[in-house]
Amino acid sequence: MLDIKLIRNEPDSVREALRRRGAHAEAALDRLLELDVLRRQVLVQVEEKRSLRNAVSEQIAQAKKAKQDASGQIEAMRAVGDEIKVLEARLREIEAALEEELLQVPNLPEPSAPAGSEEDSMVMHHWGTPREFNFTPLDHLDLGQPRDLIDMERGARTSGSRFAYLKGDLVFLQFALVQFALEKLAAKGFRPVVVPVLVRDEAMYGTGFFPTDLQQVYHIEADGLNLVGTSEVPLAAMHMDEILEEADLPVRYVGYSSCFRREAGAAGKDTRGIFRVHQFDKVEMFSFCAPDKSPEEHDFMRSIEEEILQELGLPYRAVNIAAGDLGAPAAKKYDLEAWLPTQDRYREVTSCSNCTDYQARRLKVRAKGEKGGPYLVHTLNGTVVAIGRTIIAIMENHQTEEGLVETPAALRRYLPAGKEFLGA
RNA sequence: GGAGAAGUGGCCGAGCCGGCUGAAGGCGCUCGCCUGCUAAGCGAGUGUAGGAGUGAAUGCUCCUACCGAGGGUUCGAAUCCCUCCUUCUCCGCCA
Repeated sequence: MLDIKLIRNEPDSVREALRRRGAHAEAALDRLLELDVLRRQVLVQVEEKRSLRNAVSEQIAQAKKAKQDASGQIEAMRAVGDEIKVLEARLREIEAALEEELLQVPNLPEPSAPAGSEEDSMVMHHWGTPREFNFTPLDHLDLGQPRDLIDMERGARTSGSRFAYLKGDLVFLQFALVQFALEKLAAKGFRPVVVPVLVRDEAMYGTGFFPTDLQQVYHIEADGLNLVGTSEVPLAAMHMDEILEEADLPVRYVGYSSCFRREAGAAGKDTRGIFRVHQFDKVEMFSFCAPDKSPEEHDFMRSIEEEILQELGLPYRAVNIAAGDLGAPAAKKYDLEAWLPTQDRYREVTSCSNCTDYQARRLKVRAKGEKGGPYLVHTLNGTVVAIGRTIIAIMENHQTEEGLVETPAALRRYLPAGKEFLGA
């Protein structure tokens, strides 16, 4: 959520920033400014009447104490009370409308995020060289199915399309990746957390997924809960309504959870295998940091993501995502895309966003200390390991002519008996 | 799932037969005094949000709201009523 004061004081720069996302900001901003003026007008009226009532009520109390008649004043205040009620109802309507509009405005992109839409995203750099195969490489499904490591048919029978059973060595690979990631992140100061995956609406609104991505979320009507699409949500909401100690910043967490996404609107896209499924597991990092430190924290997180892909031996490229392709809460986002030989292109495996104070304002996460305060912190999130996609990249890049998968050296200490080949 | 109890400021803890209680008291914290050092002692201060006014300005003045959240009753609610959330105890159930 943006600061209404910023919109009030600098409507033109806000408008311009939103245009860089390609957002049709005009109508919404004009309406916001209108509602803001209206709100303050009505607020002043309400407060004046409340002030009057408070003063006279005080007199009534004195009169009663002195055993004098106050029925005239009581009568008058009864009328004032009715007026207040009318004005308060009006104020509530205006504030609700203002809130509703405000919730829909996305974050302002950082100047260093390229303007425009997806095709305007900028490739920053590459690492590694795509492997030359002296045989025709198989994709993850053709590698996994013959050895019963991935079972889409039964996944579909049990749960529908885009669900899978992961079996055998791939299960060991999954937990090796998790343990590898958690140890690395813990060593860098991120506190490991297993999060709730069902959260209230407040957490969804607070992190900015609602109302924008309502249709992407599995909603449990009976209990008013939502299945999270990423542990970013419960990690961010963990400090909702709190004032953190400035000295403790940055507060860093690494979460592990299953993630659930309806993938509405993705019909026909990436339908093969486990690249895009309704349920996957992910290790995610999250940071609450001082407002002036978030760009450097963002780079730090990206460097961790790069380190991991390098240790896994996966060629990738780093992309600075264009403003128009940012999620609503993000001001800037880096994606790392790993090379997939069978698709002959780079595909997203991690994503790292600086949400500046957008989520913090909604969640009311603040800090105080020598710099004063309470002031809003900045929040950042990044994928450490998206298990499914990382498994795909490992399988495809490290496959052998025999249809096995050679494990990255960095993972062997986490695999049974230091397993060198999966599927054997 | 059933039956009870409770949620007050950074923390503890009064108030809860409605009226200078934004909130006693204590602890903590900040500043000052005192003191070989420390401790003790003395004095002052110490919430958040929104708004109006004012100033060149860190600001200042005033108003409003907030005693888990949201409604209601009343001239007036931390105090009464309703709904929800959370915590604790007992029973049941279970991993």
